Amino acid sequence: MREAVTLSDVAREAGVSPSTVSRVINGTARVDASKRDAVLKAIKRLNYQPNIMAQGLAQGRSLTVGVITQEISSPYYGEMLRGVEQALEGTPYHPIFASGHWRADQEEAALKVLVGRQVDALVVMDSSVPEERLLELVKKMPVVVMGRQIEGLSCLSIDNAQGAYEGTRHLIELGHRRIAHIAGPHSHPDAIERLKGYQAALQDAGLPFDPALVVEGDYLEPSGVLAVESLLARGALFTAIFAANDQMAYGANVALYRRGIRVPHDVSLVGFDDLLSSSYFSPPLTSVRQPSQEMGWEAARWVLAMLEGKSYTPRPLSTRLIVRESTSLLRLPSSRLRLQMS
Amino acid sequence: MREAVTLSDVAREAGVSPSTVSRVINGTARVDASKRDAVLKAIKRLNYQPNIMAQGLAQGRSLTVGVITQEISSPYYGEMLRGVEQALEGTPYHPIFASGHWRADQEEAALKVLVGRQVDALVVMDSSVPEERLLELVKKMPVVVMGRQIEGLSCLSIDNAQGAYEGTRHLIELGHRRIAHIAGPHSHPDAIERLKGYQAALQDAGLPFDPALVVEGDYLEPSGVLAVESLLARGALFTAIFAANDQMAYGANVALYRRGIRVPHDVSLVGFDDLLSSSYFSPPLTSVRQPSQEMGWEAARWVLAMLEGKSYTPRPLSTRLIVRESTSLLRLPSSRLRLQMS
DNA sequence: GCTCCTCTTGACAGCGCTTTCAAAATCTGC
DNA sequence: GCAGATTTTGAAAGCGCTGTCAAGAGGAGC
Repeated sequence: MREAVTLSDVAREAGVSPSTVSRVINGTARVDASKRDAVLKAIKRLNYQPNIMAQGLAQGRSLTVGVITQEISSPYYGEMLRGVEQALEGTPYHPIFASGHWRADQEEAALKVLVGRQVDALVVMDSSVPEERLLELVKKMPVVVMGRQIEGLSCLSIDNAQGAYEGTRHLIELGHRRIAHIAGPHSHPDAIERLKGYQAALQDAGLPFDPALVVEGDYLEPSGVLAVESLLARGALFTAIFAANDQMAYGANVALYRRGIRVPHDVSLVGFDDLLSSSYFSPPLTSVRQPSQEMGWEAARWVLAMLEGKSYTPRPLSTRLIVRESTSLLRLPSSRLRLQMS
Repeated sequence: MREAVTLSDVAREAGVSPSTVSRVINGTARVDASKRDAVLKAIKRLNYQPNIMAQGLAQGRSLTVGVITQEISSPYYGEMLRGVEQALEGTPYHPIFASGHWRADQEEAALKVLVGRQVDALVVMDSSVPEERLLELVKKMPVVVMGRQIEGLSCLSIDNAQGAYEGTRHLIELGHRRIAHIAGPHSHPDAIERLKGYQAALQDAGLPFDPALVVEGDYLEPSGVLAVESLLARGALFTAIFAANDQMAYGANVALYRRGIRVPHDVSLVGFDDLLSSSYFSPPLTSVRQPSQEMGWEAARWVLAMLEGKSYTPRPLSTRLIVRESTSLLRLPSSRLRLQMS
């Protein structure tokens, strides 16, 4: 089916040796102008494209950067991958993705696939892969880890606690006293950090931390719905919700909508991540922006630098509260959800 | 950095020849049980993993399926890619993605990258790549094209016109007479089909087609905002909007929200695609469902079958109108948008 | 005109794996 | 126990490319 034209074909066509063709392609050495021209013409004429696998074998590298995400279809990873893609554009490298689906065993499998495919470097996003495994990998190739901090590894992450702190404080400043939190899975470090930030904000404002106002979700929309339903079912009183990510905030919003609870009139809602679509939400969602695309970009640049043996200092990545229309001043008294003075 | 263990290492360790090792790995021929055991043990002991690039070179295949999307970070493609990923799971093949960003030149570049990387097969999603180019590619490898129908190619697509027809008819049945349409880019076949379906529904209902109610967008949220703004700016009268995809519907929704126009109270809104997030929209979006993930799955299965020389008949893929809460019976008279009797 | 240098070029040996091909080993049947 | 058929095995030739090495072609200097 494939009758590829090879480097030798080009050599024959141009009347030179294969080595010469290789040289003009890679610019590895001077080549007489006339021969160079002949080669270039032959390449064009035959529509020659180097076989990357052969190049890779010969040079011991695949020109591929492996990227482990948790879920390729998630908008959050989508943005990061876009960043990676952009950073690699114009370089000879190309990304190759594999998903861990938030499960340690699947992450390990994904890792195996990528390593088996001879990736030259690795970007690992939000993994729950054991540290030792990563430390072992880093001996073999450049690795950048996102979403957690590990001693001895190149890590790229935002300050999740700080972001959560700001999101929560924003609600407090609007007068809210009973703020519910929809947390991420406790198995993930970033979820823990966000919970901590939420608690810290409460504490700094002299507000009590009420465990009954915290529900654990799994970062997906349906869990946001469930979280609100369970809060409501057990009669929890709250005038605001801080969700550990936008997707759960979306779910929360719809659950509130179904109960006739209006956002932000009755309940204010803050998310985390600031997905592209959050500004098109109705009401547009107030959210803690995480520069996802930029993070993907930085991670990719970083591994590229490592591949070239250069050093690289990633730009500091910080969260920023984006205030939109899903939050408003506490209205007193709310007809449905009475404010419990603390 | 990488000191890989090779097949010959295994052979030496097991006391057999490289050929034998290859045979037990690929099961290409009978091997004496005792030697097989020795080899397997050696593989385990050395933690050997075959070098895919070398395998590929030797066998003339890369075990890679190239996938051209338009935008990897888009939720729509995300779902399709998830389908592709799932279909390839458990097979030796792995997907590799490249994005065309809805631009013919970038699509061509993406195609070049994938072909250069020796993909064994290609899934091309919603491309505007010229037919001839695709017909040329199909001579070299299995290709499945999604989102358009081309004679002589394996195409997988839903009936866009039919879907659009149903979405529009739903609005008509709710009493709407002046229905605006936010179209997709006219360069893309599916966008054209959707426009046609919209027109057909109007016609069948005896409603006039008013070009002033059609605005072209680019399938992204901001263009939905712009579309509504431009409709409003030129004083167009409408009580419903049919958007050619959900993302533009999101944009339309926010633009309406800003003007104080309520969905569905003042204007009903229908999207197309039924993204995962659309059911969490507020109001939950009525949309023409396109089984994106399943489409990705079918496409991948199809190319796999072709790679194995088998024939494959993809399951019929059809759209289905999902009625949610962004559409409602026409209310007369609307305070802001008076109904123009036709 | 000859030697010595520098620059350009082609031959050739891999990269790690598969796959013929033929030799070695084993098994038949008489 | 031996010829012949049948397995099982290893040697060796690639797959398409890179990179070393040494030979060939020019130039410079005397």
